[in-house]
Formats: sequence, structure tokens, C-alpha cells
Amino acid sequence: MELNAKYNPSEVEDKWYAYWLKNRCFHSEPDSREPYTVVIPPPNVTGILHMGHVLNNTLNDVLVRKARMDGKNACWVPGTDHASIATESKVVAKLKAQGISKEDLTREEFLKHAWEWKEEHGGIILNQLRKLGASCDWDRTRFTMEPELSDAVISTFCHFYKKGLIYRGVRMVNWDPVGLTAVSDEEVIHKDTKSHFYHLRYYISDGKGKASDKYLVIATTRPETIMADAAICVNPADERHHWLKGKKVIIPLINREIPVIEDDYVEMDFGTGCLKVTPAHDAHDYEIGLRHNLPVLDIIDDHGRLNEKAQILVGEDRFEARKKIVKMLQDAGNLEKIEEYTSPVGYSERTDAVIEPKLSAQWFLKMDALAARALDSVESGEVKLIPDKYRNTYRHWMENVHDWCISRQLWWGQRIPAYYLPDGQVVVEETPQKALEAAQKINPAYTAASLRQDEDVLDTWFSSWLWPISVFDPAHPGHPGHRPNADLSYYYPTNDLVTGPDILFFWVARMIMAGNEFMDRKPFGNVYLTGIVRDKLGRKMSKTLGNSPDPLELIKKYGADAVRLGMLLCSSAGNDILYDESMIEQGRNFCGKIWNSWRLVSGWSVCDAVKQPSEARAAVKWFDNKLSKTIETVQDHYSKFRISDALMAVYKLFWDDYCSWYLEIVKPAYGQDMDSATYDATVDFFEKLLKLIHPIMPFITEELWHSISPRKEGQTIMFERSPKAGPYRQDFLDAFELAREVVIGVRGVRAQKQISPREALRLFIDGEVSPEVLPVIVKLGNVSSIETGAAGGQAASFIVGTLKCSVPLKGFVDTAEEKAKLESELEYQRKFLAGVRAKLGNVNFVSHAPEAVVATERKKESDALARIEAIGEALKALEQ
RNA sequence: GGGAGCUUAGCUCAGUUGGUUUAGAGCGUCUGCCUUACAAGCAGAGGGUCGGGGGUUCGACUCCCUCAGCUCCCACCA
Repeated sequence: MELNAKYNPSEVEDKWYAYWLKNRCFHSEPDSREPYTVVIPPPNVTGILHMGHVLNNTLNDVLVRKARMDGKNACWVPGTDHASIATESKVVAKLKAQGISKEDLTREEFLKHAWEWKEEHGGIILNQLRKLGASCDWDRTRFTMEPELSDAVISTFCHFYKKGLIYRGVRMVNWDPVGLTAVSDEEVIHKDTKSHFYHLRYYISDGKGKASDKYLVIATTRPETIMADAAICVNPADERHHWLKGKKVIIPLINREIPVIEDDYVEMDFGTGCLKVTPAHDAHDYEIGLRHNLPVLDIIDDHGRLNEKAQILVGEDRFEARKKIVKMLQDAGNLEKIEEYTSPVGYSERTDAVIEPKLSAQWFLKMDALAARALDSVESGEVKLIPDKYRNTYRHWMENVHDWCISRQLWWGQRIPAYYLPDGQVVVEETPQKALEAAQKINPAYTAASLRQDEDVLDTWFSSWLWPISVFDPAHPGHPGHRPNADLSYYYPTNDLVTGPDILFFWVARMIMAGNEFMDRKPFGNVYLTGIVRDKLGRKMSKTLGNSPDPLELIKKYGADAVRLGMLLCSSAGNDILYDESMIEQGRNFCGKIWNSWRLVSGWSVCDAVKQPSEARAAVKWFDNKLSKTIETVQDHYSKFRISDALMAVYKLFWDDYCSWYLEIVKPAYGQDMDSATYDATVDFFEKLLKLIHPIMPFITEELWHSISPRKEGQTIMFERSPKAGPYRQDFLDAFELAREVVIGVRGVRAQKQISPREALRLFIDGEVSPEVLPVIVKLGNVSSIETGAAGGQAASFIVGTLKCSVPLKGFVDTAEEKAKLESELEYQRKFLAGVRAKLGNVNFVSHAPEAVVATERKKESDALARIEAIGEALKALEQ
């Protein structure tokens, strides 16, 4: 096959991806082989590919392709997540742009729009993953809200309800006034936010509801909530405030009377020591309210606006109201002072709205028992977190977990299967039919019309925690007595999970809980937590900063293989990645290198009459050993999830060892034929290298593998076996390494003296070199002869290990310069020797240190002595 | 406020139970090369007292303490 002078990734990539699909290379069915299973962290159904996905899915694909080539039955299940709040807010925004308000629609109408949106935009991201080369089993593509998976979610709810772990209650929850839903604690992000501390005067009541001239001062960050105040609270031990005992104070502006109460909760040395208690709008205040039987007055509506109970500023947004009420308080003489103040404020993860603590009825899942078991799964090592520093974080979270608020006031998602009866009772059943049956057991007169289903849907994570189970057997979760189907029995538990640490609790921990609950075992063995992709300056990638490159553009420009390699280059687990396009350039350059090396090799002509040159024989033997050793290293890296190390080892093996050394040695002179032994070995090495690289760069390796020799239709490098490491001779590798260093020394002399590489030089070596590798020095050093001993007269010399090498160079050598160089080297060696001898002279060292260490020091000593002697001789020779 | 982690060459990072490492890699930098696979390349070179200080040890990048800086997670001082 004729090769283009340049590698053209886009042509090649589309061709092979189509080929793989056509031959169903990614599809897996249970068989007798060992399974290797991975489920994709399902991206949002309407999402588009960003660099984080690229990193994650590249890693996933490398692991999957590697496992496949190791002979395992690899199965990577793709799919998408319905992402209830994210998708719903997108649909709401789209409708708004069309002049349609969600409130004007019925639930059914809205869902119709949402499904339309999903059909239109859903799954784009899965097509984008194909561009990256992801070898997902597309026949198994799942969606968390497809009917079967939704059914699984509903039965899961029923399962936990009947187990008594799910309850409904009025609690202080995190309310998102933009998303118009409650969110879980995990979906609240606390950010330090600059605000003000307002010191307000509350006048003491004269007992007749009128203000006296005495007052106390409270400090608050939320003056707009004073209308909802239920009390003023002080610490009972605070003597400054004893005079307030039993008094009542007047809320400014609205002149409502509230009591002064005492509670230990109040810190004496914070603020003024007086706390305004607003049970409806602060979680602690709510607790205090419960203890003291205070009324709850909710003055903020779902949108974050003051309602009519506030009496004043009705209809104003909470932040507008804050500004206005400050002015009003000032005018009324109640504002004592304003301080600058920075405090943590909770924001909604999805909408970035400031979270409003709000009292409402929600569904919760009890977490204690689930968390305890999930903690054990990690502590016992059943599930490994990589890197393991996340174990600490994980433990901390699991030991301090709160009940999970699982209801959302949204429509896009699985609707809670709770049905309210006219008598106030509630039945929880998987279907309306079953619910009716249950209801009729309570009262046979009930009809379908008597049942009112809960309006809320479930948190997205309440469906995605089933993912590793439900993608294989959707009916399974929550069904007592249900036997796992063939797929689930074979593929579960999955092997590795690659995901970001940001969803360790949202998703990973909860999958472990669900796995334990429904399968009685872990959902995966290893969790590889990637870093977050940041820009060169360490900033998170975001649309507003415009620092987030479009992966598809990059793939178009550099090729998918280049993008994959670029991302992996700096992907040590858990470390954030500072993305820079130059990494992808490096990937592209590597593609070019691979391509060109095959152009060279494939262009050689072979003649059986040619005998194998001695340097080629040495090179073949050396590379064979080197290959084995490197494969061993690479396997070790993979087994420890050190993907970038594995990649770098392969990269250097190909570029440095194979191209720069091996090919340069065996390369025949221009126009000359090559012997067949060397040629066959060279091609064999090349093919093995392609197989080693394939998991990382699937496209170019497939292309060239087909170029090596014609393959049958359907054959692919994907199913070739990973090259195995054979035994290798370290002593031979060392001997070759010595020769390599001699060559570098000779080249160094040329560079320094500006002697053309074409001019052959004589080389003197004083010391022992394996005769096998001498021809290598001759060829790559362009040496006319290698003689033993030292070059007399003017010569450039260098030391390799304990070898003294010299190149006679009449007329090229500046004696003084050469002498200075040698002398500085001599001084360095003497210092080094002194250091070693000091160590060896220390009785404690010799008696305490292990023998091997002492032996090493002795070797260092003798080597240094040899070098010093060699340098001395070189100096002597210079003086002649 | 609590917890975890990080600080090694210009940049990004390795350094695996303290001694075969007189501290490594990739990229970048510098010098010389259009050498008939590749200038997206080839050859060569320079570059770090391992954040500061103290300690343990025969021996510390590696263990302990302390200080400084950075990052992340958790958290209800209004």
C-alpha cells in the first residue's frame, strides 16, 4: 500500500470508525471469556462534549481497548442522563424565548415539549463520542428516563418506602427560587460572599405595645426578613442582657411585638450577642423556634419575593427588598451602623441562584444504614478509590451524611408513586392500578378518581445510582425475589469506573449504596477519579470565560488520536489538568512520527542474498530485549492506573528507541537492499508497537496495521492480543547502553568541534566494551576504526562510565580549552570520591548499612578512582 | 471554623515501604544541521542547594515537628 507523505487523520478516522461499527466490533455478549465491564458516567442528555468528557472518555476507552486486547470480553455501556433540573430549566428557557410560560402549560403539555427537546438535542453527545473513537457497545445505549429504567426507579422508591427508609416530612430544605425546586444538600455550593452586617435597634415595648426609649441592638445580614421575626434570643449566661428577661420588643417598621427569649445557641461574643429569630427563613432559627414554640411566619414566596404576610415591600424581590428596607430603617432611626461582612452563602449548583432556606414538605431517604455499609465497602478495600487520598474525604462524608431529600418540584423526571387518599392517608405503589387496589383495601368505595398522585418527581441521582445495575437488567432493582438476568449475572459487578471527584458523593457513593442494597455487592472494583480540566492559567473552563475549546474543532484540526494523546499526557489520577493546546500538538507530532517511520520501513527493498550486518544483528537483539522490558513496565503502570506513565513509556520506546536508535542502526545505505532477517524483525517490532499503542491511539494504529499486510474483511487490530513480555537480558541492555553513550560522546565531540557527521573519525577506547555492540558505535558514530588504548597527541576525550574514549583530532583541538575541561571534570570526580570515602570511613555506616549499600559505595569509589586515573592520563597525553 | 492534600528544572509533573539516582521525564530554551522517513524533524547542550527552619538517623526529596504559600472538601456563628 502506498502511503501519503502526510498523515490525514480525518479521512482515516471516519473510515475506521465506520468499519468498526459495520463489523460490530464494540458489541459484547456474555460468553465464556472473563468479562471486563465499564459503564459510562452518563452525560446530560442534552449536553455537548467538553474537555472534561474528552479526558474521561479517553481514559475509559484506553482501559476498555486494553482489556479487549488482553483477551477479555470488554463491554462499555453508553447512555445519557435525563438530568431533571438541568434539562427542565433548558426547556423552560426555550419556551420562554418562544413566549410560552411554564405556568400556562399542563404537566402533559410541558412534558411533550420536553420530550421534543430531548429528541432534537438528545444524544448529540453520544455521536460526538464516536468522533473521539470511543468503543462503546452502542447496541446497549441507555437513557435514565426510558420506560424500563423509569420503572426501575419507581420500584426502587417503593422498595425503600416499604422498608421504612423513605418518609415524607416538613423540613427546612434548600430552595432554589430560580429552578423553583428543593435541592439536596450536595447541590448547594457555599461561596464566600461579600455582604453587610446591619446593626438594627429593636425598641423595648412599654408593655402596651408601644416603644419605650430603651432598645437592644441585633446584627443581621438579612434585614428583609425582620417582618418574619418571632423572637429575639440571647444567651442565658450573658449578663449584659439580663435586664431584657421577660421583656418584649417591637419589630421596626411593622411594630409587631415579639418576646425576648434565652437559648444557649446564641454566641455571646458574636455580633451584639442578640439574635433575631426568624424560624421560617433560617435553619437554626427554625430549630430554636421548635424549642421555644415560636410561630413560623413565612414571608417569602417560591420565587424569592416578599409575600403579603410581610406587610411591607410586598412583591419585591428579596435583594431589592433588602436595599429598600435598609433605607426605610435608616429613615425610621432603627439603623445603628453597617459593617462590611463576608460570609458563606449557599448557591444552587444548577442555577447559581442564592439558596433560600424554606420550610416545605418533601420526601427523604434515611441514609445512616446505607452510608455505613457503603463506607465499609471502601474501608475494606472492596471498592478501591484511585488515588486513595479520596478515602479520607469519602469517610468524612459518609460519617456525616444527612437524610437525602429526593423530591423535586419539577415535571421532567420520574414522578413519585405516592397517592393521597381523600382521608389523608397515602399509598405508595408502583402503578396507579396497584395504588387503587391498595386504596380499596382501606376503603372499598375509593375509585381511581379518589387518588391524587404526588406532583413531585425524584432527584436525578435517584435514578443514576442504579445505573450499573439497570443498564443490564432494568427490572431488577427493588423487585424482591427477582433473579438477575443473564447480562447482569455476567457483567456485574463492573470493573472500573472513571469519573470526576466532583460527583464522588452525588453518584459514586450512592451507586455503592444501591449496589449493596440490590445486588448485595459492590457495583465496581476500582474508581479512577480524574482531575478537573482547567486552562493554562489554572482557571476552570467556562463558557463565560471563553477558555473552553471545542473538542470537535480540535479533533478536526489535529485528529482524534492527537487529542487523546494530548489529554493523557498529563492525566495522573486526581491531579487537575492544565490544558494547553501544545499537548495536542505533541500528539499530532507523534502521529506524524509513527506515520513516517512506516513510510521508511515500507520503502525498503529486501534481498535474500544480503547477509545480516553485525550491527543490525546487535540492534535486533537489543530491541527485542528492550521491547520485553518496556512491555513489563507498561503493564505495571496500567495495573496501577498510571496511564500517563504507561503512555510515556510507550512513547519513548517508539520515538527514542525504535526510531532514533533501532531504525538508524538497521537502515541500509541509500539504494542498498536489506537482508530479510532484519527486515522481518523490523516489521514484527513495528506491528508489536502498533498493538501497544492501539488503546491510546486507535485510528492510526488500525490504519497502519492494515498497511503492514492485507487483512481479511472484518479483521481489526482491536482484537489482536497485546504483545507479551518475554525474558530479557539486562546485561545485554547495559552493554548496549554503554555503546549508546559512546556514540553520544562521539556526536558531542563533533558538535563541539563542528565536525560534519559525514566525516569519519578514529576512536580510541580504553576499557572493556562488549564486541557485539562495537559495530553499533562504528555505524552511528561514523567511526572509521575503533582502537584500544588512548589516542596519542592532540585528541578530544570523554568518559563513559569507566571507559576512557578519545578521538584524535589534529588541528581541531584547543589544548588549553581541552585541558581546562578535563581539569574541571577531575575536580568534580575528586570531590565525589572524597564524599564517598567519607561515608566509607564512617564506622557506623559500614556496620549499620546493608551490605548491598556498602558494596554500591565501594563500586562508586572504584569507579571514581578509575575515572580520575583516566582523566589524568588524558591530561598527560595532552601535554605531549 | 474543621478536615485533606500540595510546594522537586522556565512550564506540567514522576520520584512506589529512607540507601544502585553524585535528583529524573515530557514540553519549552540554547547551539548546529533542509543528513535521500519525518524541520510537526535530526544531533548536541544548558538548567534544580527537592518552599523556609529545626529534628530523628550511619544516611532524608523520602520520616517527625514548625513556619510560609497554594488548592480542594466539609461546615448553621446570625
